[in-house]
Amino acid sequence: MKLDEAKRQFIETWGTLGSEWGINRSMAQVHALLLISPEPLSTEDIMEELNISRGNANMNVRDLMNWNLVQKNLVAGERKEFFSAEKDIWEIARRIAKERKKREIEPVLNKLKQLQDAEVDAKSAKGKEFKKTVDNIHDFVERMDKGVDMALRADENWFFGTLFKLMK
Amino acid sequence: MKLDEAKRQFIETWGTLGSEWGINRSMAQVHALLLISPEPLSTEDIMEELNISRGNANMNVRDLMNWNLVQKNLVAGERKEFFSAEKDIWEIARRIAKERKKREIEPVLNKLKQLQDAEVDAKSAKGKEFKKTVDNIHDFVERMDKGVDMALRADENWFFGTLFKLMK
DNA sequence: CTAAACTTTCAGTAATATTTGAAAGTTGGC
DNA sequence: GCCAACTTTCAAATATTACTGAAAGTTTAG
Repeated sequence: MKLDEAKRQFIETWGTLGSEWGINRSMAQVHALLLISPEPLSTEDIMEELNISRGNANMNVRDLMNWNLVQKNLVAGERKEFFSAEKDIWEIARRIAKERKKREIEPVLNKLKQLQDAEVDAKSAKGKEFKKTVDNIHDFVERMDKGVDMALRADENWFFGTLFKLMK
Repeated sequence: MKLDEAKRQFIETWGTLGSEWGINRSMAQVHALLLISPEPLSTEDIMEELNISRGNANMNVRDLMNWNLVQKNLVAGERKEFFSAEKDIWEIARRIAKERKKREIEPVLNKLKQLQDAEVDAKSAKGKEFKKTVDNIHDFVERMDKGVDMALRADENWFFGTLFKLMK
């Protein structure tokens, strides 16, 4: 297989995976492209490789930087900006987990806490079931949240590192 | 807070979370509604509570059954079908993990394996970086896949149960 | 067998999300 | 200060996804 064809397939695969997980396709594709590029790429390069517009390329690179997955590299003697991706997949996973926790899990956790505390009349069967469900889900989400915290704390990496190796 | 208002907020929260994770909003909302309902609901009930059309309700209930999160309940003396959701949140998580693994992770894993095996010319810097990236990601995704397998195997639940309790 | 009660399908419509491209904004060198 | 090189923004266009409602299909009781 030609490298170009393999690249195309990789970018496509990563894009599909992204969109199945709520990340927009182009963003995942830009990410994929930067992942396999040995040196930083300019907006221009990205536009060409993925056949997307300047605006789109710019926006997605920007988003990736907000996710802390991509950084700006200034190349000596060049006026334009170049971008490169974090390459360590474990680090990538940690950063994504961190962001999604903050953006998505924490708000849900707060909402659930609120619903738990809201004195809802729990005499009826409906009230009881509601309370029980919210309690259980709250408990579960809280544990997941704590679990992610644990996984993110550097000093506990030995633990997850070991667990991770177990999975081979 | 009134129960109805709390319900509304819960359904909305669950719907938002769903859409952030690639599950469509209505499906997550139907699921939320069934989760907090002490007894099975008919299509009619779902339509009313969520203000959605018959077709939509039917389709989403159907999808939830494909995900193995909802089941049909036949009520004696009633002609119509009633639906109820699995209530154990740990079980819900397991079923979702199982499905997503099958539908989303496995195809990616296969594709990565394919790209790894495809003899791509790895002499250039580009070829080397490509190979390295694909190898790393393949390894990572494979471990995650194995990890999910482990978590799903009943006889290893004691392990994850313990881990889970640690997260309190 | 028939009709009512119910479920499923699906073409058309509506809502949402993404992308474009050109104009506006910014920056750095001279 | 001014211009060229570059980046950012955003309204409009396009593409994607979800929803509706009515018609077609199915089931069951009588």
